[in-house]
Amino acid sequence: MMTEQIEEKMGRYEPSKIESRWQSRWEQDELYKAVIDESREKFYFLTMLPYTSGDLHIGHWYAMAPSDARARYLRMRGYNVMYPIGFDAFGLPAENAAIQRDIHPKEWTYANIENMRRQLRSMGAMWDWSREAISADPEYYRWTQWFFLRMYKNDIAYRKMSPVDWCPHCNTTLAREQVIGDNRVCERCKTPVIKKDLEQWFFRITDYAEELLNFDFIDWPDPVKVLQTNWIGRSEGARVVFKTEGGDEIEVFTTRPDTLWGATFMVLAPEHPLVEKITTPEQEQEVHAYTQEAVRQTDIERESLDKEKSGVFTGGYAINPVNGERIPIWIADYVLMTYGTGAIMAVPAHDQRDFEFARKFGLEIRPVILPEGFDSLDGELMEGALPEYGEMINSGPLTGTPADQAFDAAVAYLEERGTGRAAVNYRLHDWLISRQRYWGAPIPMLYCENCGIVPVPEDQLPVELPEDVEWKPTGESPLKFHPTWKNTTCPECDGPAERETDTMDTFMCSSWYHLRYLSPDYDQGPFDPGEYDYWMPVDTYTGGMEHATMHLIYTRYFHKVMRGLGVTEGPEPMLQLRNQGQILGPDGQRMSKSRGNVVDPDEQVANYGADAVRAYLMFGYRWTEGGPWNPDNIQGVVRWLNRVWSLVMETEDGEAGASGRELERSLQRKVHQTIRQVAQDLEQFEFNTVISALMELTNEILAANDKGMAGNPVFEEALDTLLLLMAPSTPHIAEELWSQRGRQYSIHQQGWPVFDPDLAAEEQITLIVQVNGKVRDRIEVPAEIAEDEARQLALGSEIVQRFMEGKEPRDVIYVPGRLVNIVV
RNA sequence: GGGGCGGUGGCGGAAUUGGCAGACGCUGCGGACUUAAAAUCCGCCGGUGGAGACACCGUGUGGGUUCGAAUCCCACCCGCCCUACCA
Repeated sequence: MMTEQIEEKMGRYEPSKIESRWQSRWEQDELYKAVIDESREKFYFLTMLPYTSGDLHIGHWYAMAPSDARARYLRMRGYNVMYPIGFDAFGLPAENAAIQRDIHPKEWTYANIENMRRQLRSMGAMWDWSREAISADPEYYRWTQWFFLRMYKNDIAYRKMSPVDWCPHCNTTLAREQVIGDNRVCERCKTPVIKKDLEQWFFRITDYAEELLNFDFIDWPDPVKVLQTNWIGRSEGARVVFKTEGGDEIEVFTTRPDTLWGATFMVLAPEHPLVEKITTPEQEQEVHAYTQEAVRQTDIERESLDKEKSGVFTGGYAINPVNGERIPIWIADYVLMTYGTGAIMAVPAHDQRDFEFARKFGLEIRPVILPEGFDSLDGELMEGALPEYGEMINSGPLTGTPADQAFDAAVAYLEERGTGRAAVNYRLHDWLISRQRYWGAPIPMLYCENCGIVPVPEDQLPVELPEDVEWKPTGESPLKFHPTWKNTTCPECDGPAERETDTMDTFMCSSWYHLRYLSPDYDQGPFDPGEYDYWMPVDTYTGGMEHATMHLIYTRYFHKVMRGLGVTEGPEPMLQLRNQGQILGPDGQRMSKSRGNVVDPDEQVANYGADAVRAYLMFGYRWTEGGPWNPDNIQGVVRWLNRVWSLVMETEDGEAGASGRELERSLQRKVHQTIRQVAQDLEQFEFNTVISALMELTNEILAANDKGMAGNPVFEEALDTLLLLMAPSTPHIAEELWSQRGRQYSIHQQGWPVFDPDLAAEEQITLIVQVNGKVRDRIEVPAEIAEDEARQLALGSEIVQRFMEGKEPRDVIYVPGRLVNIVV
């Protein structure tokens, strides 16, 4: 080490030489190991764990490196920071990749992990690797299964037959959010999705819909809150029961109970269970054909966005409960089985979709609401629906009810008669967690001929995945075809039983990884309660916005469920969330292997060093926005780091440098202004200005060096401070230069430089002088100048006099420390 | 149709949140060093007019509030990303 350092003393900045050396040293010294310390304030800094898809691209770095800088800053600020890392290792891509390459998913996944660890280490982040957790480890998914059992025993997990979206290519069910686009294709392989009925496991997430809409306890970005709110999709209205002539009940949900008297027909979704029963023999053929067509349409491709309404009369009739009218029942694909009850009352006068449908099929359009500005309405003449509220008309006993009372009056009317009630409907569905796949945590349930559905006893967990399995796609869960695995004995009756062969949605695994980090080796429970009490909740969580409606809802839900079961505590798992934007390829397109525009961090590190890559990712973008990778712009930070390097290495200290009050004050001022700014910007996730402030300070120190200040204590302190301020962002070069300056190891165990507002204060300021709001002059004045004096100086300015054109000032606005505006 | 994000020099972006628009960089141009190049260093770099001092214009467009607007309000235009008949 010594000789190496001497060699480098005169050498150039070569990141590859110093970075790996310091990384090993830090690891060897367990510098970043987070240990409970009651005497210090804790900070749990979490960044979304990577999925084990092969290797990291620069986007991972973009999420993680600035987060690391902030975590390091907080640590220097005195917080006991935990910054853990792990891997989301189960899931479909692993299995698909394994199928393509004929390699076992486990082997593939763990090889990827090995590679990703190496890549992550090259970043020089302060991860506490001793807390690493991998969701595919039996010791991890043992507890995923344990959580499932808790949910099952508390009636939160339940099984039901359910039409699910099914990808014929991937041979699996898809969550609603994995079906994308107008033509309803699989998010992964773009194959059109079809419907299939299967017995599936669900979690009752809708029970928590209301609580999930409450964001009072968390500091999360508004767009995420909006996305979650829309995803949950709460709407208030009423459920109303219509009876068919055959006596069957058809329940509908409506947000407009006040329009009930205008319901002139009903529409069922083609898949509605009553369709068959209602349909008359004469209509059977037509209805059947339409139903087939509707299924085929979701199957193949949906027509244009504004496609014409289509539908078929079933031949059946229902009775409108408010006025006893007999109204026809139709089926149409604009009514969705997946929303509300799968049936609607159609009020064509006040709903545009119903209007279009009625016009096309010649059904009655009867206005029952008179919005403001209308004297009367004639259904025959209307050109479109009128969705506004208004005075109720043609509505029996409620006719004349004003707009603001219509909703409540209608609900009260329904409730009095027992034909309906106020109701809240959510777009959110219960969470379907069954996956007909191999590479996931097995659902720990058994099916016994005698005892029925039986949970695996907790002491038999984990239900381990067998490795000798044929994981190729067959259309069913591969575990079904394992010769022995699924056969077991029932823990209740000792008779033969079969294991559940579906595995869990990986979002289940990632809903609690932040808890496993607390104590990845703990075997008495999912986590060590002592660790939980100290570290939880997560103080800052960083990651991509794309998880707003999936992971980020699931993990909140999971926490709330477990709180209900006494496992976790507090209202929310993650207090502060911040989302970074996306790094695009150099061509401005989303990075993808097929486009060939993926930026490989290994290559960038090899070319420029980890510090330069980190600094560039911080400097080049607004963190929340992201943008295209620019191979030229990174040169700017490379040059900066080189300047810092030579500044430290080529400046001899110990000599008496140039001194002088002005020189010293001016450098000190910049130093303290930079301390303030870097701290503030790191706190606020404004990473680009962190680096620009550091560059400015470097420029200032360089200028001071040119003036011969090296050796002056103020200069030396400035250099030390620069390194300390750089330490969070560019940890390797900061450590190396710190050590070259003979300072005490490690820079990452130093405190954050103390900011002194007096030293940061300007003594001279430039007072802007405006005439009628336009800048006309600038006057150098002492910072603490009195208002009167400032006004005098401004009015006395020759230039100002000229622009005042001899007029008397009507008003003079004075902003201390800023400007004087003379209004004439 | 609904929702989100954004629009500032040739480019990435700053602007103490209503107070000098363009910090810090990249690119480009000019110069120094070099036999030459790279690297490095110095200078210039929003537009128009002017030899110049300087003046005028300028933050997507139009209006408004204000002593003062990139920033606040209203209307509109454009781009990107979600979402999609949500009863």
